[in-house]
Amino acid sequence: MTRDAKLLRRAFFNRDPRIVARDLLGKLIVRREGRNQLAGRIVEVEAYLGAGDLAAHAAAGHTARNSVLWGPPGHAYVYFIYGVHYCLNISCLPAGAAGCILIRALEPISGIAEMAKAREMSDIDYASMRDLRKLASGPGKLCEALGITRPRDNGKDMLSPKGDLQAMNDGFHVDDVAVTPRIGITKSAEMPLRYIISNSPFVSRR
DNA sequence: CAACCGATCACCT
DNA sequence: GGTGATCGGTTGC
Repeated sequence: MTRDAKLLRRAFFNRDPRIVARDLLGKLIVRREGRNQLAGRIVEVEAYLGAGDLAAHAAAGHTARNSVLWGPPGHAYVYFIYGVHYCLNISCLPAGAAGCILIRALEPISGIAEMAKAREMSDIDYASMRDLRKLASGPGKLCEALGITRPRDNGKDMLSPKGDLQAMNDGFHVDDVAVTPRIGITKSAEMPLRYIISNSPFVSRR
């Protein structure tokens, strides 16, 4: 299913987070677990603009927690939220600038049984859109589905050929994109920086 | 060392 | 579409 996919290039992430966010729709997040390959197509993201964006973790300045954001582009920034969930971001912009993209929802593509197990969903109906939607239609859910945690994955280069967490392009074309305000934030909440594939049933909400 | 609080989720109506 | 549960990391004393 994802055998023809290619790793995204460094230059892809070395751009304004708003441009990267839009271009990331339709790309793949791939997790390799031994002989298993789990993959999901990105259907929803949010752009975080760096130190000047009050909703961004980077607004706190350079700290131990958010250190990855100031590093080179294309790296995983994974943080823990609400004492329960992890969220996956990919760093943008050159080293020294702290933009990132929050991956908010995936359409499950391969490794669906493994994802269901990781989400502790038993007797999943593979023909049920309702069940498939539950796998990765939110930032916390997709991390659980792909086994993404801060101790394991924070700081990983997602563009490394041997990596176990990668951002890839399989040539899928996205035509209809909708832009809305970001979800769950209080500061700078009005800016339209959430990007979704308009007709995807796998987004967190419409 | 204690208090605070959040880039969410699941379940309810 | 509203709301309560939840708890480790971060921050400030």
